Amino acid sequence: MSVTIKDIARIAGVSYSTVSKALNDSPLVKKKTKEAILKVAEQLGYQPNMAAKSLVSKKSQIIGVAWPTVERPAWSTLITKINDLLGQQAYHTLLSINPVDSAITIFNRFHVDAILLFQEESRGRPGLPQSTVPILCYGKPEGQLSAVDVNRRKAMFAAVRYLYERNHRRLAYIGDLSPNDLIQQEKYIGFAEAIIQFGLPTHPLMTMNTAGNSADQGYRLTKQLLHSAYEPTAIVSGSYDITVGVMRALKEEGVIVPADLSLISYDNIPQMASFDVPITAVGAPIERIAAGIVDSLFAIINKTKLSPFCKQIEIELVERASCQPL
Amino acid sequence: MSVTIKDIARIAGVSYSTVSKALNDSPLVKKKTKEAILKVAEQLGYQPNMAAKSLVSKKSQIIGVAWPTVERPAWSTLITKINDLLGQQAYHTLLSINPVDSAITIFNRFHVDAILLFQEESRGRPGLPQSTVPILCYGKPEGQLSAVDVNRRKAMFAAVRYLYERNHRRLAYIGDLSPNDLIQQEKYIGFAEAIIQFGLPTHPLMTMNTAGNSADQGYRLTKQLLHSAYEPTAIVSGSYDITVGVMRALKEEGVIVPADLSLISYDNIPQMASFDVPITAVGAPIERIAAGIVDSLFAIINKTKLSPFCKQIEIELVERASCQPL
DNA sequence: GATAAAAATAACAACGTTGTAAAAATTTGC
DNA sequence: GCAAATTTTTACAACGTTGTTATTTTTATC
Repeated sequence: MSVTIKDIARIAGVSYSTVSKALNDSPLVKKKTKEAILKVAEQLGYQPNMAAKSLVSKKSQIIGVAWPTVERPAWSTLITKINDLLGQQAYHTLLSINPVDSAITIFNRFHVDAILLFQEESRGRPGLPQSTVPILCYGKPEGQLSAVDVNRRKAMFAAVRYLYERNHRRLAYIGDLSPNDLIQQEKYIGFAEAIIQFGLPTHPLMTMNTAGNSADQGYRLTKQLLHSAYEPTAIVSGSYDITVGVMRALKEEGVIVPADLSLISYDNIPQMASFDVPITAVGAPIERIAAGIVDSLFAIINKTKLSPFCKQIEIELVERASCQPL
Repeated sequence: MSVTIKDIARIAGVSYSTVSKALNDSPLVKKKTKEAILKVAEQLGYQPNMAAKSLVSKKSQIIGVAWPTVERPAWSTLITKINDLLGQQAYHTLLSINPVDSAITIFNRFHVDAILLFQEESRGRPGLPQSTVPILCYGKPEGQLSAVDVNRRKAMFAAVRYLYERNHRRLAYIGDLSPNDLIQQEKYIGFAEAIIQFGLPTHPLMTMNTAGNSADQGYRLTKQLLHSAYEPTAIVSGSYDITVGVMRALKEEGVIVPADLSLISYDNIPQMASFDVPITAVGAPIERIAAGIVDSLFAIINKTKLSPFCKQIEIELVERASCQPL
């Protein structure tokens, strides 16, 4: 049986409402009594009962994170960052790895203050369950919900421009083009737009579809590309995982980066620096995404923004050693 | 404002205690009224308020999982399995990625029914915070808490015996021997015990310390081993990740598995089958671990076992293609 | 059709908090 | 040292449920 506010009251010889106030550091209670009460609470190892607390206050200090795909390592670091940032504001995160629908239902039952939805890929039409709790999407916006989004199109555009400005003309794109994954497609659209805008030549083998984000596919397609007739001077890779495969293939084939071939990758994460040749990469840095998400979370909790919004995270190109001018 | 039991009562024209009973399918309410109430609840999109519920019932149907290191992929699948199993019993999991201490504190505040502690490595002395909620450890037992544990020692012993029975005599061990990680050490102890018991010859290069569980180290050390004077006929690898590195090195060096060299790995996971040569592996299958954990969770919730226990998960050796008799 | 027994419903006190209104204790001003 | 003003403390009603007890309605018996 856990110790309650009433136990403290009895021992400290005051009423339980005084204890409540003391515990919340209310100015309505005398400093001396406050200290005495705090000491008793301490000794008894008092832990507030959140159920009771949130029942009356309608606040839980909890952000529910719906994370249907635990097994996606790229998001682990992001969640860790968000958790840290939220912790600084006395908020806690609770993750659910259930399917989105049931996660939302559970979080509603628990009256979390806000829900953060990690959306692997924009799902089809069937809408989300009704939610009293405000929801923020990361990944792809969903219906009328507020969202935080990375401008992937712009990122890839910037990557091509970067290459173009360094006199590269024959480019190749290795990435996921699955028709049901809009997120991946957006990257490719950015690439394609830039190709057109800068008037770069195209080629049948210019874009290679990994149909997924696996290093293995990146590896296989790079080999295929290398043995083909098309000889690009630079490769644009769609993700970190793919880049892992690309680099392995390049190494095996004795292609020197960046002397023989330049490589720029999507995914602005620190791991990009730990390849044999540190990879120049483009994308939104994790810290910035995390900060953007946390800000937006507070926005929807405090209703500072009235209508659904979509916050775009600005991208960044980090120059490392994997590209060189022609 | 969410809809409560009283709203339903008002609309259905009954008292709210009847609604409560109807919602819980109590035999005390007439079938006809029950149906009527259920229909109203449905229409109103009623979601029970867990805070209120758990305040009175002292049950939350929630298992808190303390998972300080999200970034450990091996555990993602395990957690997914546990979540599924628990879901079948109408329990839900909530994960906290905060440090163990604060995770326990939060879960206590929320009165979860039990806490599952994933312990990366046995930490030093400083004990855990006081907890009213029963705690189950996975990984290394901690203090007086109940635990589920895999007999890693036995697993590695079995691996060596398997090799021994197939006439291998010169063995090599590639794994993590970090002094602060008892879990990894236990594996090595099993290996060493078997070496002694079967009277196998030793060699200075017989054990290679990866100091961590990275594929890269496995790769590097395998290369080093291959270029050394010691010529083992079989390698015992300490983990899946290490095996990834070992296999890559072997392939690069043109060593054929199992013709030139046999390989057996710790970690009984499905991925072991997806190498070029499917890997014979030893360890507790994920399903069995998950089932063991869930059983134990119910044991501590229902207090069927009176004192702290330590459930050992039996290991299994899965024969695939990476070993061959000499 | 009145009475007892059984079934269905309603009333209400918990659970551990917070916040508001009322009461008690202390300080101030003269 | 007494009333008024101020500070501090207490009492009590919420919050949304559950479970127990009391009440009402229905059914069965003669």
